[in-house]
Amino acid sequence: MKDTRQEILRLGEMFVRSKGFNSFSYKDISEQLNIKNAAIHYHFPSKADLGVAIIENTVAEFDKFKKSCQVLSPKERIEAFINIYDASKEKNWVCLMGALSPAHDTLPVQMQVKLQLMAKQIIEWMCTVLEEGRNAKVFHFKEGIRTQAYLIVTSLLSSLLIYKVLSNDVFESVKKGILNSL
Amino acid sequence: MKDTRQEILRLGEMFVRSKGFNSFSYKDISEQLNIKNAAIHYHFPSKADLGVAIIENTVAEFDKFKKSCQVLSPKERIEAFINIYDASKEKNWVCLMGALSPAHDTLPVQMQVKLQLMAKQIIEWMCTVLEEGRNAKVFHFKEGIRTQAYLIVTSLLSSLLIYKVLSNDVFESVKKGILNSL
DNA sequence: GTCTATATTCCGATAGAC
DNA sequence: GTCTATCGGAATATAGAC
Repeated sequence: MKDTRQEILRLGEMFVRSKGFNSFSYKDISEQLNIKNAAIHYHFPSKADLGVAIIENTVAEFDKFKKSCQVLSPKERIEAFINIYDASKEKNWVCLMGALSPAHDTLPVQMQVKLQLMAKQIIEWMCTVLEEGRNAKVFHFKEGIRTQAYLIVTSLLSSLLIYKVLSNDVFESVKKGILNSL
Repeated sequence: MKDTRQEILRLGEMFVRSKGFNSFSYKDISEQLNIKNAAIHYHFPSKADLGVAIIENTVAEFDKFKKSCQVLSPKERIEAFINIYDASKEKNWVCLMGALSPAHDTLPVQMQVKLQLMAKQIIEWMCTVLEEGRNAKVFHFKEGIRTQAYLIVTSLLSSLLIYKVLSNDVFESVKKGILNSL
């Protein structure tokens, strides 16, 4: 195995986003890697450690995304952001926030803290993009910037949840609605 | 105890919507009622039975809501619908769809089926209200009716999830955005 | 309807050998 | 780093007494 720790993180994220944090076990991961339960504990002593690492990993990915977007126009950045959710939808995953927030009260405190930081970073980024687009007269939404950011992020998040239940065009419909609202 | 079955249902819904279906146990319920684990199994032999009953109960409540709304204007009906989420927010609960959909793949099939029916009923109702309001020239939203319905339902659902993480004004903000979009 | 008691399974976690 | 072995605890569920 090249990098077991990385593989554990990858599978952990997969299970969190398709089953939920309290609905997968170290055994689920170890079986996929053909190793034993105890080997996971070497890399992540407690499940809370794994959970924190998964959130940190997602935040790091989002940082990379932000940098890769810097050259794009506001409109293109919004589209790139929507594409992240589109890719999740194709795998029938929900986003990390959608997976963790309903069971927020059951999460280890360190995970709650990291999750809050992640939420703030995503919303802040969305606000800056919206403000830039409005200042450049390419966006003409009527709402305040923060409200518009909430409307976009919330509808994308839920569209992945509803898609799991209905397997219909909810995501495409929401995507169209968001782009038309700008 | 007047009606144990009803109390179990009430507590079950509370736990599902504040912890998630896979994060509460029969013991959680029995302790609150000062009865034993086994007594719950008398009323709901398996946890799947309880889960199905909780969804059916919510659908029945929504039916009552629909009837109580029939005399109201489209605008008032939307506001009444939003008030349901407002009440959830005050209890720091998420809606049943937000609680169950992320762990959809782990749910008993009977629950998946009931959940799908519930989702369709809510969206259908929202579509009829939006259509009526548009025909009466009191709504002027630009999107198709189905898209507008999705935007409203998804943003309300997620606002409860985000509120659990951030405990901020996300719900009020989304509410204002929805009402302004009509 | 609720109880005691128990069967079964699973999970998170640790100790110690290799 | 991964293994075997195991502990302690919790969860779903059932049998049978009251």
